[in-house]
Parts: sequence; C-alpha cells; structure tokens
Amino acid sequence: MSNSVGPRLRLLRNSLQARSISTSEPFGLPTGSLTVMSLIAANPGSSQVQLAEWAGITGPGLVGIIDDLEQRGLVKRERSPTDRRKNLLVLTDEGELKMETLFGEVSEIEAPIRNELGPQDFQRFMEMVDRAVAALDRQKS
Amino acid sequence: MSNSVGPRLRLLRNSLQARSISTSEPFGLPTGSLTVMSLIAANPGSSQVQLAEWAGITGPGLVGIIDDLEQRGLVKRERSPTDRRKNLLVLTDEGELKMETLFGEVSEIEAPIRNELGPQDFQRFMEMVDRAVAALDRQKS
DNA sequence: TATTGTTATACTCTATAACTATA
DNA sequence: TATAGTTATAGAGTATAACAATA
Repeated sequence: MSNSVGPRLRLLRNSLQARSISTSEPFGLPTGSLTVMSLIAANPGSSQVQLAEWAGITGPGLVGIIDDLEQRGLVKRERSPTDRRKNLLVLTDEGELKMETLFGEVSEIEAPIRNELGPQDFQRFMEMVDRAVAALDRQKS
Repeated sequence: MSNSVGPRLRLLRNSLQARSISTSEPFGLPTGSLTVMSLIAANPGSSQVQLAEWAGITGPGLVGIIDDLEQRGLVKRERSPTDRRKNLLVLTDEGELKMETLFGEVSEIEAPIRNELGPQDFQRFMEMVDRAVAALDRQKS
C-alpha cells in the first residue's frame, strides 16, 4: 500500500486484537496485563512507576491493571517498609501459573504469524520491532 | 522481554502515536485518514464499504473519517449514477496536495526507524508486517 | 518541595445494533 | 430481502490534572 509503517501496524494490531489479544484478552484481563505480569515475574518487588515506565503504560493505566490482577489473586501489593509511599509488587503462586497459561494462549494466537515467517524471521521480526522502539525512544530524549 | 509480538507492538504504536502519528495526526485528522486518502488516490471512485474493507476500518469508523476529510475539502462524495446507494469517493486537487504533504510528515516521523534498520531492513520489516497481517486474515476465513 | 499511588475526567479508536434509502 | 451509508451507543486504551500520603 503506502510506504509507512503506521497503517500496517494498525492492521496488524487490529487483527491480533480481533483474535482477542494484544497481551491477555482471552481471560478478560485488560490489555497489558500479561506484559505487566511478566515484568513483575522478572523483577519481583518493583514499584508501580517502574512497571509503568517499562511497560509503556501511564500511571493511572497501570493502577487499573494492578487492581484487576489483584482482585483475581494473581498479584499482591505490599507496602514498602523503607518507603511507605511505594508498593512492592509480587506475583502470587496462582499468578505464576496463570502467566504460563496466558503465554500459551498468546503463542497459539500468534502461531499463524510464526508459521508464515518461519522461526528465524519471526525472531528477527521481533528484534526489529524492539530496535524500532529503542530508536524512537532515543530520539525522544 | 517476552516472546510474543503483542506487547512489542503496543510499545511501537504508542511511540509512534506519541510522536503524533499513526497515519496523519499532525494536521488534526483522525487516525486512518492518510491510509484512506492513499486508497482513494489509488482507486478513484471506490465505495465506502470497499475502502473500509481495505483499510481495516469499520463502516461507521469510515463515515467519521470521510466526514472530516470532506469538511476540509480534501475528498468528495459523489452519488453513483448506476446504484444510488453508493458513494463514489474521489480526492480533490487540494486532497492530492495534502496527501503528499502528509506522506512527508509521516516519513519524517518514521525516520528514526528507517535510520536504525537501514533502508533494506526497513523495507523487509514492512513486508513482514504485511505477511503477518495476511497470515492472520487467511486464518480468519 | 518532590514523589508514589490514586481518583476523576476526557478524548480517541473500535465495535455493534438499528435506521434510511435504495436495489 | 439484501446492501450502502448513516446514526446512536458503548466499550476499550491512552492521556492529563488534581489529590492524599509520604518523603
């Protein structure tokens, strides 16, 4: 079609989300939930501002996601003993299990893409997206 | 981070849109406007259902975009003489000019990505997105 | 005074259902 | 009856401003 990535990106994201995903829709969780869960798993005890920064979500946006996850018993908010303004976030055991399930679901939804590109180009594709994001972020600062 | 494209895609789209783009934000036009304009340019006299299909936009969504473009004198709706239910859409001369300007703006906004990947990989990247979309669409039907 | 998390709010994008006018 | 365009409506996602608690 045209020579820019914007329109393509919308088509791809629409298709994925129509398949009920960007991250974790299949279980009725808000978009970004799985991203946040995996960040917590990799960095237990993170604060919400840290997570928001990493996930590319605004503060208020993250509050809603954490509310949802906590209500389902997948994540726990613990007040930091050293700085009582902060929440230290951790996954519950149930959260760890659910996260694995969600990754499976997402992987299945994205299977057509993986099959189309092949495992090697699929990996390259994701690396390219990461590099594109990094390049834009570098520009911003 | 994780092994799926969904979260990455959100980061990339957010970054682009923060730079005031998905397609044509810089002039206050709704998202998808430039996509629609380029489709009309390539297929003058298209109907709205055709355009919605091609652009991955819903019928009602397209109405708003066309309303906006028509109000600015960039696009004209003409009643089809053979089937008076249909609108035949065409770009005005001013629309053609504006489209070129918008392409320039978008290209500038996406320049960091092009520079990061290099022209060849940038092209490959866009092809991969297209293939991914096609693969998902194939699955759907 | 600055920061963390929160609430309130608004705007955009997307989706669905129902209406009209044509066929 | 089916289709093209439209209107009305609702639901996500994202963003900003303002507030309370803490530093």
